[in-house]
Amino acid sequence: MQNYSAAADPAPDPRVEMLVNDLIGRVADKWTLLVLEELEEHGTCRFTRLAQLVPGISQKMLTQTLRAMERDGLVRRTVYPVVPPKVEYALTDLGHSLGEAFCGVWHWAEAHLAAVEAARSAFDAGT
Amino acid sequence: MQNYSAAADPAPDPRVEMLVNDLIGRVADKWTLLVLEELEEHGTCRFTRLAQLVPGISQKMLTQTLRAMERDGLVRRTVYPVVPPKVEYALTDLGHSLGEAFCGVWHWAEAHLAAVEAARSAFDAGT
DNA sequence: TGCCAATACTCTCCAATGGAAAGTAGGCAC
DNA sequence: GTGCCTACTTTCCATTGGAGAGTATTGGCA
Repeated sequence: MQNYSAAADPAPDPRVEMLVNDLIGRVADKWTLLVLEELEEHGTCRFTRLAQLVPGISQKMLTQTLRAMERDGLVRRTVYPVVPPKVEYALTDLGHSLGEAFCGVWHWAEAHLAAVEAARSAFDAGT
Repeated sequence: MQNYSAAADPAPDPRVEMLVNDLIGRVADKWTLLVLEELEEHGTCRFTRLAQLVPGISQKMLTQTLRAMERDGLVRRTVYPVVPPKVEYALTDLGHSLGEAFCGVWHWAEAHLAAVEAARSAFDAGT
């Protein structure tokens, strides 16, 4: 386990490490994760549907998050030149692969929900 | 909300889904992830060492992140009543399990770094 | 003719968050 | 006493995020 860190990694390239940290910092965003989840679950979606699907997101953040994800190659944005406007968002292969990588985190959240809540109660009571 | 009837959905309970989303929202934080990584990699650390290890974190955010992680049962905080003060942070079993869950994400970041950068260049050039 | 509905943003205002740096506590060598 | 060490804590200010109104487009309706 943990072969991302490494006893067997004598000369970790600092540039790569920095870039990976940077990428993590951008991808590990609440809204990115939630949008990714909904797109995984529901497939291709339009803007307003996503806004309804992601709990509590504002239009501004949805636009911003989708733009960033598009720029990073995670989602594909398809505009239909009709009136009223129609824009569809879908995960790219890269987006799907990230969704699969995050799969473990969702499972963890489901599995350890009770443990986290217990820890919180204990902490709040103890201090 | 929607009819979650047809799909072979593993978690049709809306309460659980909401709690999981909430938990994801809290755990999917840039600093939490970075601190988790360093703690996984270096094991037990003191405050200032962690501050040096995590690139770009401020003391305030480090304190805040560590407190939140402690509350969620991810790290264990050990205070030695000596002078000058000495406080050690270590991952709990729960923290380790989360680290393993995020392992896939780090692998993804390493593996798809080039793809993301290519997508970014293409996006920036195309617009 | 002129107004409205529908959609995907975009803008504005304001509150909350995050970073930089200085301050705090409290024994101990001097 | 004075300064030092460490782990915070506080203060100030720039940036971010949320709520809600505004914008652009054009077919349909009165």
